[in-house]
Amino acid sequence: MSASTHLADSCGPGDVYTAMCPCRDMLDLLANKWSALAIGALEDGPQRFGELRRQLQGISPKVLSASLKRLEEHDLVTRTVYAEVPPRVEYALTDLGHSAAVPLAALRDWVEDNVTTH
Amino acid sequence: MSASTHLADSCGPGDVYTAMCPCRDMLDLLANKWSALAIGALEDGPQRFGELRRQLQGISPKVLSASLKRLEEHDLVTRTVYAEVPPRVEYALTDLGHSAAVPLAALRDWVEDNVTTH
DNA sequence: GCATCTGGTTCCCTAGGGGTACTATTGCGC
DNA sequence: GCGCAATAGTACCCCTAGGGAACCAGATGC
Repeated sequence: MSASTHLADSCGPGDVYTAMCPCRDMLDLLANKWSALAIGALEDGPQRFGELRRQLQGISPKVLSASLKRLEEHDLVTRTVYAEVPPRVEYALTDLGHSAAVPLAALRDWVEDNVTTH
Repeated sequence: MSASTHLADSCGPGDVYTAMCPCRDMLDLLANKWSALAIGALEDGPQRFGELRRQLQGISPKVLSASLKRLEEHDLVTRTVYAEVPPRVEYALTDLGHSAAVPLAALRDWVEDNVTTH
């Protein structure tokens, strides 16, 4: 159990339009191409690093690694290392991540519906 | 079916997970902190540059200008210049912008609900 | 003549994105 | 025993996007 729930006393009722509100950080994290894609890819279940890399076409390993690390720091995904050879690392959504996946899926769906067949 | 064969062949019916699909650009545009905030600010009606700048706390005029320009290029907002003094420029959502505002509002709401900790 | 109000642009600097090469580990084929 | 393949990254580089501050134009009020 990680106890990380004492951060937002500074801005009161959570307003993304307030610069210093910590929810700005969360918006900046989620309102991001790779985050939106990675969280969507993990909706179907845990995925390994290489699987994510193949699924998120065009992402470089460095950027994928950094993105996952940031998502992990915000308790949206978990990283599980299995002591095997070759190494196996699984990334999975937390409950928070699963709930964030809902609006992100809506956003991806909107994009796919409104860009096709121009 | 008709004329978009070479485009549709590469990514099918719009798939954000395909690197070369044009919807990647749209996702990159919308999955962005300032775009999400700007479109949300325009949901209530047209806004002037200065009004947006005050509402989107912390944005610099340069970045706001660039963001609005990019939204305009993708037909999400319109820019109307009134020949007055002092100058008045109004930004408003297009129909496409209004429909994109729905999933973005869901995302902002999720962030505000899940970071507040109150 | 000078400040004011508005909607930007220009310059500069930094942080992060992005690409490529490279590493560690160890089982497997040869 | 030797080297290669597979996995999950990291180290190093370049380059753009983001952010801050200063500045500009054009009319109007003082």
